[in-house]
Amino acid sequence: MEPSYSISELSNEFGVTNITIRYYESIGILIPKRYGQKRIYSSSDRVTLELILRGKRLGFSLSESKEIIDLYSASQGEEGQLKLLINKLNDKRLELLEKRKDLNTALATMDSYSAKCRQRLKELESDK
Amino acid sequence: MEPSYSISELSNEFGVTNITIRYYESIGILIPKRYGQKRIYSSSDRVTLELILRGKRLGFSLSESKEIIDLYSASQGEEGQLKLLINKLNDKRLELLEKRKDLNTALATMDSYSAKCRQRLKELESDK
DNA sequence: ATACATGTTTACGTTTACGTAAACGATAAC
DNA sequence: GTTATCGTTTACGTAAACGTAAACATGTAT
Repeated sequence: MEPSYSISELSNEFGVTNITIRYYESIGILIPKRYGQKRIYSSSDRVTLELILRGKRLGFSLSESKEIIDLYSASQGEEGQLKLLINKLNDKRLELLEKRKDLNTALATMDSYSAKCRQRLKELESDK
Repeated sequence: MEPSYSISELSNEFGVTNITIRYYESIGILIPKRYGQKRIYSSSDRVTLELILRGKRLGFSLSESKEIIDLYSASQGEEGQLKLLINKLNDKRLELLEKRKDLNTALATMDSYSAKCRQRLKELESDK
């Protein structure tokens, strides 16, 4: 039996609001089943939400995340489609590597600045 | 002699519009000197712009970047301030490390998915 | 049976991060 | 000397990503 989740279970678990989750549905990126009028989320929906939120943290827009998610869910193509898919995935991979470069630069900047601060603090201490 | 830049020199170099740069001024994050009414950007202003744009690529809002930039430009404090600063920098550093984790997760997901696609492609080839 | 928690839709509002358009100033080129 | 070129301010517009409020449905608890 596949587990399923209500909207509030998901919103609580991931620290977002129900409104946010419904918004994702309204833009066609996270579309759950229904039981009557209530939304029922599968574990695959849960993974999708994880991808969306991770994407946000990494500075991807919702439409960019949608693009990637659509790629993931389009695995069962024939040869031509598969090749295209692999290429697109590779592009996205390169984007991520660029981001990691940026991130490492930012970390290095921060570390060196922080070191400068600690140095200055030491000087102040020894001046006492 | 310190180099200086016009607004268009910077916007061209970094691939943004003059409007964007003026907007950063309007929110108090990138404030150049003036020659008459024209904006003159120093190399320190240039660095600030770099920080802002890198921050954007990493998913920081302008106000978050402003926070960090304000930290950087507040190095000349006395002991208490310095300690506070070092702590804040450390917080930001942890945020960046979290992001790097996210990034590595995303990369791993992508790689394994891409491998699955290549595998499937191979199977199709050999079925011919 | 009714209160309450949880869900729904619909319409409108809000913040962030800019873009557009108009009207104008200053300097350089012909 | 006027015509580009580059800049300026001011007011208004816009897309993305939600939030707010109202009015209503539905299942559970007492």
